[in-house]
Amino acid sequence: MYQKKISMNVIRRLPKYHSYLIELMERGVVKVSSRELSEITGFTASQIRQDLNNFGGFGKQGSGYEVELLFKEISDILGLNMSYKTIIIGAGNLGQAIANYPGFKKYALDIKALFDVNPKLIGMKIHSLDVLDIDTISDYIKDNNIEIAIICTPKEAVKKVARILEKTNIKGIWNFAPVDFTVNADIKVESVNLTDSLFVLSYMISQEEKN
Amino acid sequence: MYQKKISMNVIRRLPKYHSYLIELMERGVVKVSSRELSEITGFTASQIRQDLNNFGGFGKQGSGYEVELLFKEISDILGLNMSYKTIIIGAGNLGQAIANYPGFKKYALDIKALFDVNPKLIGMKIHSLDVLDIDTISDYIKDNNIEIAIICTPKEAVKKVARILEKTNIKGIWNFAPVDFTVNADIKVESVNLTDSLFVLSYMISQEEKN
DNA sequence: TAGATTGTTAATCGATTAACAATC
DNA sequence: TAGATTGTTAATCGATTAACAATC
Repeated sequence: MYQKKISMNVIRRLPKYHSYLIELMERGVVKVSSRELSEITGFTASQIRQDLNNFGGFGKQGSGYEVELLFKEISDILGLNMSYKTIIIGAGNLGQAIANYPGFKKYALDIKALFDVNPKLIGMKIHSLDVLDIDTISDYIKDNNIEIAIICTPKEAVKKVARILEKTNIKGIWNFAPVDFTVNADIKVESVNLTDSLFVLSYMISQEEKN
Repeated sequence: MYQKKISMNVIRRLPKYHSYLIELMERGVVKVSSRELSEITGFTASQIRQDLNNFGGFGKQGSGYEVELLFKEISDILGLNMSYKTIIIGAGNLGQAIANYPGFKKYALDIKALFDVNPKLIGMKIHSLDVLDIDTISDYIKDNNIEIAIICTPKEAVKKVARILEKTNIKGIWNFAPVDFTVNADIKVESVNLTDSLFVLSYMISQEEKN
């Protein structure tokens, strides 16, 4: 079946709906209209209806959307019912922070181990997770059917890591290093570039000061 | 003077230009055309010229852009010549990782202290930075002319923190907690929502699997 | 000067918003 | 049934791309 191409703008709003629907459920709200969702999310009611109708008609004319149903549908669309076997590459401060981040376990991520080049870190445990030698990573991925790799290395190491990951059957890379890279198209890459984000904040502040 | 409103899409591409220009400088490249920049960045040459001309005519017809000059202009636009006195709120794993993150010192961020509620953390040092009691934060911000606050607390604490920050003269908030909030408009907010980002990766992977 | 490439206007494309028929 | 709100088509708006005159 032909699936209409859905834009990244739409996809990036889905987690927002997910989050606000949790809030509504916690408040015991059972039904919600696109107009009410608009007030909560800041998106227009029209946009919300358009977004949701990319995936199906989840509402009922006259009464709106059933909160719990809509939440489940969006969770499904986002694949949050799945669990992906995951490794973290780079066991420094950031890698450790991601390993311990609350909530990831609940959604999608099943973190199995960390990898590093530093002999001082290799062999350590980070909250019950082993830090393993980066040189063993290819075999580890194959033997343990790892599906997601999280890159928390310095940027100098990224190209080498990308080269290694490309040869595995990994499905996705979550990249925290402030550098772009390419891998073959069937590996999905999502980057969180802290430096870029900081620069945008810096821009906004310095603009404000010019007034 | 009236400054034409520049869209966030343009702003979020500026750090990419910044980063690729560093790469060119490291390779000793002196001049670059929009066509060459297009090959490197993946943006179209037309878009690159449009983007840059929002801020001024930095190129020369016939020969292109002088790499070092363009780099300096973009650094200026992003406010990277400034240094902002900064605190980190929340001294857990993520707060500590941000405090130690390489490269922030070089650009814009002058981190002065961390704050936490946890008595076990208060009084500690994180890489020569004091962890202070969250209850002293308003006075600290005022006394030290703090300009940026980085939120690394659990999401439950965010609304309270936002309420406090709103009453200060802070200029910007860099928010790492996975929750949205509003403050008055002259405080700029940039959020890095790790959960949202993970969900997008999860979406992309689960879509791929449906083929 | 001829060739190249910018700066900028015009055309196209895509995303958002508005409108309204369908229907609960 | 009357009122409300969705699902969806049409209109608008904004962003990207194309085209080309200006100019180095």
